Amino acid sequence: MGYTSRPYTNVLNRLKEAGLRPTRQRLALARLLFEDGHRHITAEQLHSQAMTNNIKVSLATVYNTLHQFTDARLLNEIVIDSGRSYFDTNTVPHYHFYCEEDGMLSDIPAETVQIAGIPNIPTGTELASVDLVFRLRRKRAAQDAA
Amino acid sequence: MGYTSRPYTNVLNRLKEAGLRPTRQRLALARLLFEDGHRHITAEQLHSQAMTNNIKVSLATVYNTLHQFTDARLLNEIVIDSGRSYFDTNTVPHYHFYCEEDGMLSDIPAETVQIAGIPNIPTGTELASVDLVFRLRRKRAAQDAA
DNA sequence: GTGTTTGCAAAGTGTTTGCAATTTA
DNA sequence: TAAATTGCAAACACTTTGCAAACAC
Repeated sequence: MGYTSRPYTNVLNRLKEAGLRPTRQRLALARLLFEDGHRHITAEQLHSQAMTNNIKVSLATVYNTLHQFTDARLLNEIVIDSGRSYFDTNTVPHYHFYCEEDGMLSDIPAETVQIAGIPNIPTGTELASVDLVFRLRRKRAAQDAA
Repeated sequence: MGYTSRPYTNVLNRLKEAGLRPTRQRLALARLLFEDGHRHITAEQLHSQAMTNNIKVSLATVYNTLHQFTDARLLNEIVIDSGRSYFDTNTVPHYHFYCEEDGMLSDIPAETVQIAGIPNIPTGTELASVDLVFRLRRKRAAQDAA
């Protein structure tokens, strides 16, 4: 906490610029997503956060909205887990730490890591993105005996 | 047809060494998986390949077998796509090219790529794996006008 | 024989879709 | 008012599970 939120009108403008009508649901979801620092969130999580905040919105609309925002480049979808989609409010290229055991997912700025020796891209294709995930596991205690 | 298979006994021994009873289904699936070079495959794909080869095995058993093989380190599960699990017969650390449009998935040997500047691993955790995927898209024609 | 494995069908999870009602511009 | 958006419930795709029958040792 303690960071400055962008004013409401920015969220409204972001929607307008993306060509999305600023409906009550989209505005409310956008505020949850963008006015609180960078976030990694699933549809279910965003939906229950909306419920908690007394925002009436259906899960289907949350899914639709997340995809519309992704298409409009307001969000990035990250593949971390088969069976669940995560959306990242950080749309600048960067990498991740992920600990499956506790669901922890955190950003690593792209400039922190250098990737060298990328092989030639197959003919007829171009690079869409570089996904780099450091998968973590909880360290066992020293006197491990399992 | 027509490829050189490793002798049947190798597959049988791999199962035995993994502590898995060499049942008809497990042997047949292991032969499909391991006797034909490195493969990336989903449960559905392996199941239909089994059907094609007149191997009677249920989809549930294919799922169970893939997970048992993964637990036994005979396979590696790779996260490439939310909503579908891929299994890789290459269990040595390595990276991937992936083109979503055509489902193309290919290996990049670990020694080809150098990753430098890995940040400190969060306290209490250790690195389980490094997942690096170069996501590709089909290149648009030169006279692109979209 | 005894414990393991299988197959089926049912249940579960996360996600998408069809469509009438509502809202926006 | 016309077009876009929403919500619901049903449909979906993929995966897991419960349990009786079949199998391996």
